[in-house]
Amino acid sequence: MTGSHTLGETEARVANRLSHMALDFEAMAVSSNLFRAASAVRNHFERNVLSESGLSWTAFVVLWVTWIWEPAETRDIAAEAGISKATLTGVLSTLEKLDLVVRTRSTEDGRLVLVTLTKKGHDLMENLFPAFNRQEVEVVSPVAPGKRSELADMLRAITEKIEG
Amino acid sequence: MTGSHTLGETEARVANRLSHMALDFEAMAVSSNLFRAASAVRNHFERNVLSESGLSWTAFVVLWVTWIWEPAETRDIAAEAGISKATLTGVLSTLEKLDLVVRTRSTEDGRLVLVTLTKKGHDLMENLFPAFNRQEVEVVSPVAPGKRSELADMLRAITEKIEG
DNA sequence: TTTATATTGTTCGTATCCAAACAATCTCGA
DNA sequence: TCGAGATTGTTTGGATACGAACAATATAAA
Repeated sequence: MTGSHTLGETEARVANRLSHMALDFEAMAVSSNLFRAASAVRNHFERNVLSESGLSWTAFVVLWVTWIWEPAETRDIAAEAGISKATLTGVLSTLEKLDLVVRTRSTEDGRLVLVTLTKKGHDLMENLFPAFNRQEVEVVSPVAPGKRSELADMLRAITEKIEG
Repeated sequence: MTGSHTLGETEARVANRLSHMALDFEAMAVSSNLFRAASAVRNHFERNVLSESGLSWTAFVVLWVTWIWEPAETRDIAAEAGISKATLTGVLSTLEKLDLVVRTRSTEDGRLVLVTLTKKGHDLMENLFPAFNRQEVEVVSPVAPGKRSELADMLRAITEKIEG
């Protein structure tokens, strides 16, 4: 159960308490479940797959994006990972401390910083990512295989609506 | 665009770079878009509806859960909001500082803490929640109305799979 | 009655997270 | 060539986020 009260109890209570308001329960259900699911997935991965390499969810995502596009510019990594550049600076500091990435100021544009994985970073991702992906499969297994693309599309549409 | 590269570019790059691995792209797409959408929704609400009352997304959720069930026990609020009790302690401190809630130690069980909204808290929610819900409607508008319940159900199934 | 075990909320340490401010760099138009 | 405006990454301050450890309280069994 995702909380102490069932969904039915919650909606009944909300309907009763807020009957003087015109509310859209479907929209409410989508956004609350979106947040709950994302939080549960993140915690699950941090507790299981990621815990032995000492990576947080976001550190892993940053490492993954850099792995795919290296050498990667920090402004692009932040955009791909969906975090601010301020946050990325801190997460890269953590990854550097773990000796997983290296930051280099661009020679072509002094404003830009390029990031690459170290050998240790590459070795880690070669082993960690398949395990990560197996957990991804596990986590989405309650969703019918035919519905997973549709789910991803709906989620992407929500993000695009917000970020234009 | 949700990142500097389109989805197609990313998948092509991943397929090329990781062709030696057996990967499930659908599972990958679901979990990455889940996290991106939740993050985008949260940031959108914090920047818009919630910014003038100085509330974070989580502070709002805690206030809302307490509003619905008050007097509410902290262990239930944490469970409903999907955050740890350690985090709830800090968020309640923030809400108390804003004079929106009051914490009381239970007289029946000395381990428990009960939370209620202040008058200021009630007044805030009467005005803020309808505006919040209107933004929820806006944010889910890219998803066809007939599909919203289905989307909420799939997300709920993922959370329940993880949290048992 | 006593002791062991469980539950609760808080504290601590550490990481993430963002907006705002800032310094450095780049670009473009006059 | 120079100055205005834009872009980049970092720093700062404050909030969230969690696991582990801890103290206080409750419960159950001997």
